[in-house]
Amino acid sequence: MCAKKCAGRPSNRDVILDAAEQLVASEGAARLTFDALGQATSISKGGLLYHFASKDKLLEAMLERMVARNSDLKDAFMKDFEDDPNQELKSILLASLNSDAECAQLSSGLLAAAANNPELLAPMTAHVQQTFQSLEQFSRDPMLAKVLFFAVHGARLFEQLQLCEHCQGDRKAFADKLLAMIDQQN
Amino acid sequence: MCAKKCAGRPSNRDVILDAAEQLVASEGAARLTFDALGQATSISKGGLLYHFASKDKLLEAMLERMVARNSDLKDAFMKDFEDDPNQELKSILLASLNSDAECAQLSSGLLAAAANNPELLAPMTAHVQQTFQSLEQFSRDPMLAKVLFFAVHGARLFEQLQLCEHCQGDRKAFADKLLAMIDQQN
DNA sequence: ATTACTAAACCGTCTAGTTGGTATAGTAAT
DNA sequence: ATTACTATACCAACTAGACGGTTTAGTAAT
Repeated sequence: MCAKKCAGRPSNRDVILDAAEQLVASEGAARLTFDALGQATSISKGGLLYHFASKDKLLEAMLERMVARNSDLKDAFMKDFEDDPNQELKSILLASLNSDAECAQLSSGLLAAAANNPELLAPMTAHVQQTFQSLEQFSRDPMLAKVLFFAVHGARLFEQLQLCEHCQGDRKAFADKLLAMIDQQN
Repeated sequence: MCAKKCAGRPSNRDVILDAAEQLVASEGAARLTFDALGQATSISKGGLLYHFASKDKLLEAMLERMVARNSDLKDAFMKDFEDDPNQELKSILLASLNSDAECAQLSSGLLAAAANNPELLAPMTAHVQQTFQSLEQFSRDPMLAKVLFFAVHGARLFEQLQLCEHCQGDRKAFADKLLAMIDQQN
């Protein structure tokens, strides 16, 4: 609950979550175990379970952080497109496409949760539905918005599953194409 | 290996694969076990292992059937768009979007393989790359084709993960929008 | 005889979760 | 300044059950 304020040593919570994401990306969601996670972080199983009382809690935390990061990124893009009539749509799309190379494993949490306990996705579903309503409201062509939304997430998931390496190089071009399609709508 | 040709009783191979897909969809890839599969199909573990010598073989078969079904569907659509200049693109997209309500769990195999053993996705990656080359070759605007390709697969995966229920109702409208966008390119 | 199984026991390994204990650092009264 | 206490952040060892897979023995249709 407290990363900096409290007494004692600094928390490894985020270190653990990072390692969990990487593990899912490289080995598959089924091999995300406390043992493997312990090896990856050099933290004992007991230590891990101190931070996340159960595996479901860990998955929950992964999803939560993923949504939070996405939300923050969207807000950042909102400022970039301040005077654009398609500010909302563009921000949502670019946030999800997430041009930042640094956090590549955006969908690890999603896939891990889906694999281990699909019920954990409920809050995620709510978040998606909210985004859809937002698209419906702020877009001149909601159906186009939906297509582009799915395109971004399709690309992200395909990358995560390593079904294509369109990654770095084409990413910029892909993003530009999306923005152009938004601006070209008449 | 033989569903109809061989002697003896008809094989339960496809029954097992169907059940496996449904299990993944409803319970998550991590809960696809021989025990659970045996319960779902009323086939003993011995029986299951008679058909699929290992779990990897089972996952392999799931992927294989998925690709084959997709391929067949694409061929069917190719006939529907015989004189269309965008025959290839349209067929690929509609095949993957897969309007058939009957086989809803198209991506179960994908998610199960990704969760349990990502290395099994290698042939799938090859298939995707081949599709990309095909898109590059037969499309006037390859980047648009890519966007629409990812849109279709994004929608499919979101549906599979139950992140949205855009399913039946909007599916037709979604498909129509895709086709319109293809035809509108200048 | 071959194909397609069933039923049940069994094995080694893996896994989530428990227990009980330790170390570090800050708080606060004396 | 020392003592006592609290909270955080762990670790090592263990347990019960699940899982993949094997084996054995038998059945029943073609």
